[in-house]
Amino acid sequence: MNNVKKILIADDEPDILEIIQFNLQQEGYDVFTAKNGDEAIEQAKKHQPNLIMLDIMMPGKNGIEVCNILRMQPAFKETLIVFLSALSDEGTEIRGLETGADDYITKPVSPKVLTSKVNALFRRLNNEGGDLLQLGDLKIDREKYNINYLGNDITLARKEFELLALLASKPGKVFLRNEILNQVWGTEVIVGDRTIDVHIRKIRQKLDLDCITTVKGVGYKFEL
Amino acid sequence: MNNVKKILIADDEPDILEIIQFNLQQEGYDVFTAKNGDEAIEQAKKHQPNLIMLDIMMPGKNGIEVCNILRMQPAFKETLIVFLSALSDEGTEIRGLETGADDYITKPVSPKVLTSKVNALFRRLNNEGGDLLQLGDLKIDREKYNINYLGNDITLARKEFELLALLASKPGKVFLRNEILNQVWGTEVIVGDRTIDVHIRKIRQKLDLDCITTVKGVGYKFEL
DNA sequence: CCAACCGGTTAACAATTTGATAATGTGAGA
DNA sequence: TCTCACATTATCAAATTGTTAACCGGTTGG
Repeated sequence: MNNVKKILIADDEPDILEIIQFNLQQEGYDVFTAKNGDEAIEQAKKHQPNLIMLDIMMPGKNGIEVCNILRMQPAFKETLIVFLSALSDEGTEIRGLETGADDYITKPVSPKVLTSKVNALFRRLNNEGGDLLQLGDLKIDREKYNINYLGNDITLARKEFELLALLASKPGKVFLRNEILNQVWGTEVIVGDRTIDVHIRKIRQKLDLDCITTVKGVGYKFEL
Repeated sequence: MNNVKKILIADDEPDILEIIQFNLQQEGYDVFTAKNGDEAIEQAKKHQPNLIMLDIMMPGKNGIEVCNILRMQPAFKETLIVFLSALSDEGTEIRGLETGADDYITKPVSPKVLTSKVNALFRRLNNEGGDLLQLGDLKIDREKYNINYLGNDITLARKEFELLALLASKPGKVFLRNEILNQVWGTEVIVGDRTIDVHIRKIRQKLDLDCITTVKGVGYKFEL
């Protein structure tokens, strides 16, 4: 999978943008930037970042507005959102957090502390998945890249594995085709629509278990 | 899973302890306290709190030590841990976060901001549920794209699902035909009036439940 | 070096489902 | 009774997915 975490930073001060970007890139993150609220929304939709860092005061839409807009869309329900602001105003901080943000960091903040906070947020998000998924008789070991059903090991190719692992990470949830493309193929690559179907078919073939359901016009979901 | 969340606070200053405890209790949390590190560990084992708030400087074991000890035990792998410290020392903050804490809050902090932060942490942890509408015996799960009535899953096509989800999002409210067209079909597409009727019919058919009322000359509404 | 193979992608076509519309039926109220 | 708004049904076109085979670049093994 595209295991590198993507972070989007929105701030109207180029210096700050650059410092943060540099530090997070050092830490191994894939960093995108935006200079204002509207650009932030645009970039967010384009790259589907795992974390979005929003300055509160920006030209055009401010951070809180951006957060509101994004949180309304299903695609960003799960995305980590952090405010970064020079305003230490209590009201703003509370409003920010109640908008659905995961943290509110007051500037100035040392780059190291910032990266630590980011790491801490991702740490928790990752732990939700776990390295080994056990679903009934089906075991998915992300670390060993290995699938086991009723004691038999099943060999899946990389994309097949990642696709199955994604679907199985939230049993029952319907993954939109877009979501699947973003998660398994990344936002850069562009592949045809049939590609997903073909991989789904191969998975269904190799696991004789009938566990992937098609939801027409929407996407696919994993269910025992 | 909607139990009352339990929070353990460890601080050696009784005043702070009391203020925080009061405010979190107001917010509906179940709060326990500890005056030092050892007591914190003891209380943690006893109550299995969902969140532990640790002062860094405490007599006996300090907060970071406590965090380390707890994180080593499987029972506290998932527990939210937050440091609360008067030390704004950068090194300490980084060390705290790298110990596996979820946040590091610098004192002094207003009680309201503190509760907001706590709420934000729980919000994410809770998010297992996703968006699920529960209306009597009818459950509408947007994430799973799934309708369940009296334990039976009902399959609706996309437009049918979206239409029902819209009506059910505000039970009792009458949705004008125009509203429905805009929400479900979008402003671009133009479809005839009868189209809505037909979809309504299909929904009524599949759910034998009689929950969609026609308001002649106005629109439709959802009611149990 | 070449052949066979593998994973990923795409094209082409079949199969299926969905959605929109037209035609017609129904019932309440003027 | 007549009309209007909605209900119902059938039908057809369009959208969506399933399936198969073929292509291509990269890798492996003889």
